[in-house]
Amino acid sequence: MTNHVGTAEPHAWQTGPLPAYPQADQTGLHAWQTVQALQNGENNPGAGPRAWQTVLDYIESLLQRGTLAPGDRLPGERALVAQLGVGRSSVREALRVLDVLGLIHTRSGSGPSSGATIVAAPRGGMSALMRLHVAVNGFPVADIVRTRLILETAVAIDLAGATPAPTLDRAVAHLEAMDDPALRAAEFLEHDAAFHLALAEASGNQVITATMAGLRSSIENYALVGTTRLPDWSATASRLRVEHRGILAAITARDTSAAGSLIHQHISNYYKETFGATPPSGSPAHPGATTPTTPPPGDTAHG
Amino acid sequence: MTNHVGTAEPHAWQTGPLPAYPQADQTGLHAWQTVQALQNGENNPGAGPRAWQTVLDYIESLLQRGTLAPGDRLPGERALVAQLGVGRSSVREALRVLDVLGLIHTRSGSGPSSGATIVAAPRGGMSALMRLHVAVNGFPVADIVRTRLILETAVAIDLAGATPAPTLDRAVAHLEAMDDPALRAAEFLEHDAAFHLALAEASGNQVITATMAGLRSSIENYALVGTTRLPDWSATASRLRVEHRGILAAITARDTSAAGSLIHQHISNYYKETFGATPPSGSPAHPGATTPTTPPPGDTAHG
DNA sequence: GTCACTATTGTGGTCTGACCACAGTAGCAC
DNA sequence: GTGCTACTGTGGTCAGACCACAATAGTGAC
Repeated sequence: MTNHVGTAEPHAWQTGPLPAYPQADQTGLHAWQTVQALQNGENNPGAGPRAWQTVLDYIESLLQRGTLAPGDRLPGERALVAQLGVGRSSVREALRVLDVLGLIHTRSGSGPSSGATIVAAPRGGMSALMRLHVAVNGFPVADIVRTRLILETAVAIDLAGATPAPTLDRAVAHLEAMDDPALRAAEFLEHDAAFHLALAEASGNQVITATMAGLRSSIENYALVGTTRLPDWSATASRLRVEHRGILAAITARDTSAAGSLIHQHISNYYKETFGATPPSGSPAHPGATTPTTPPPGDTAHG
Repeated sequence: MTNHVGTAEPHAWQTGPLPAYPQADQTGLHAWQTVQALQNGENNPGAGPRAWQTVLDYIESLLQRGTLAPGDRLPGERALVAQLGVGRSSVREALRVLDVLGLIHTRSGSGPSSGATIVAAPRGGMSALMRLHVAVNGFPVADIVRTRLILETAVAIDLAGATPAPTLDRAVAHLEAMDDPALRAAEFLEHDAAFHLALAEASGNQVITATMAGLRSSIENYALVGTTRLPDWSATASRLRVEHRGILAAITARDTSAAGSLIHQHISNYYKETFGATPPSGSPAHPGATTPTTPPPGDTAHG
């Protein structure tokens, strides 16, 4: 009853199962120790691995060999204490990390749904990571915007060229929600972000989706403050609505070049208008625009 | 003596200081609660914020308003206990999260260098996040490679077009290190990864650098296993050396188109060769290659 | 037998207190 | 001055005790 870890087969990777997954690095260092060593810039001699690292290593090894998969339950905290010979507080520190990283989800109480369950929710962890690193100026906002430019342009091009044409229902829904004139700036921005995120989701790339969620979340407060600087938020909102329609229209029309150009300009212009700064380069020549398609500046893309 | 939190002015953002940084969301929910709520998909009614979230919120607010900046020391754990009215274990859970995320660095002992210090080391956290999410199949390896394709292509184009020409000393150093014929596969891959990372660093984008470090780390073990599948690792290594030289040469020659094409093919081919799978699309047409420059396939780029 | 209530059990969440190893620093003996 | 020693404050860890909570087993009334 205490052994939640089943005997499930290792999950197959997209291109087929790996015959033998390496259990540890060739160096003999566990991954978490490596991370710590890199961060500390020292060898930490004589000191054994931290107790919480032991727990983290153990759980990671279970994940890597497929013993634990999404939906499975972790052994209880007290069971881990007994298995690994560490204190419960150390176990809880490790579980807390996995929690914030979006890998587990804990529930109190009894029954089959209680305890820590493996999930795969990278967005929360990515958002926390990026938001905090923006807060300590490790991630300059300009770099965040530059990265958005690169990823979103690639996503737009990908969507426009994808076969079969991707489903964009969710993006459209947020587009229409933004049409409500009674929307406050914060609410508008929420749908705005959701629209961009929906495009990433439509591309089907989990990594880009999570990354974009993190990028957006990290500058959420900046964007909100930025609206108060604009001379005329209403006018800006109108322009954004038009640009969004244009981007969507280009994707639907399977015009990769226009899609890339439009979304690049969309982000770049908004950044410039909001912060009055020189727009970050992103990439010097936005992709697919070697022969720049004249983008429809007006409402030609409506409906 | 116990108050490590100074009265430093808020750090200026690149485009100038923000006049008034919002202290909390308009919704009244703290960021961490929002993350939790999203992950849980529930409101968690009646239950107050978790104790460790309180600590995390507090520290994040200190970071956001600039009261804490890199190099500063956090209040001691026992001081936080007294300030926030939570137990020390809860404080430690929060600090552990910040530790793994690469935001603080803790040292035992006494003196001015002891305690938890604010740092900005996103790489470790990004690596941990991505590595674990690959382990639970939340991040398919194909998506990792696709994202690498997009980011590295953009980086290469950026570097080739940057003025003044960026310094590529570190990348060159790893290039030369890879020439050692006595290198084992694992060591070669280490320099290989370092080379690609050095390019990202040269672009000056902190976000991309950290992201690429995470992407690489997340599939490190896969790459290592992959080498054992290759029919002739030595031949592959030779080809990789040539391709690396070609990429560097294109950047040095300020040929944005070739730089983008070459690095795109480089990554795509290696993925295909190693895993024998259909190479991920990345972006349908690699940027800047609308008029494809015939890349030098041989060693024309040596030196 | 069926139903409603209650006690039990097992989960995470938290706090408290106690040690330990460690690294500076102050104090003292010389 | 110099060198040793004790002290102090730091994070790291463990053990134990509660609590709230949710499912379940058990118990009783009907």
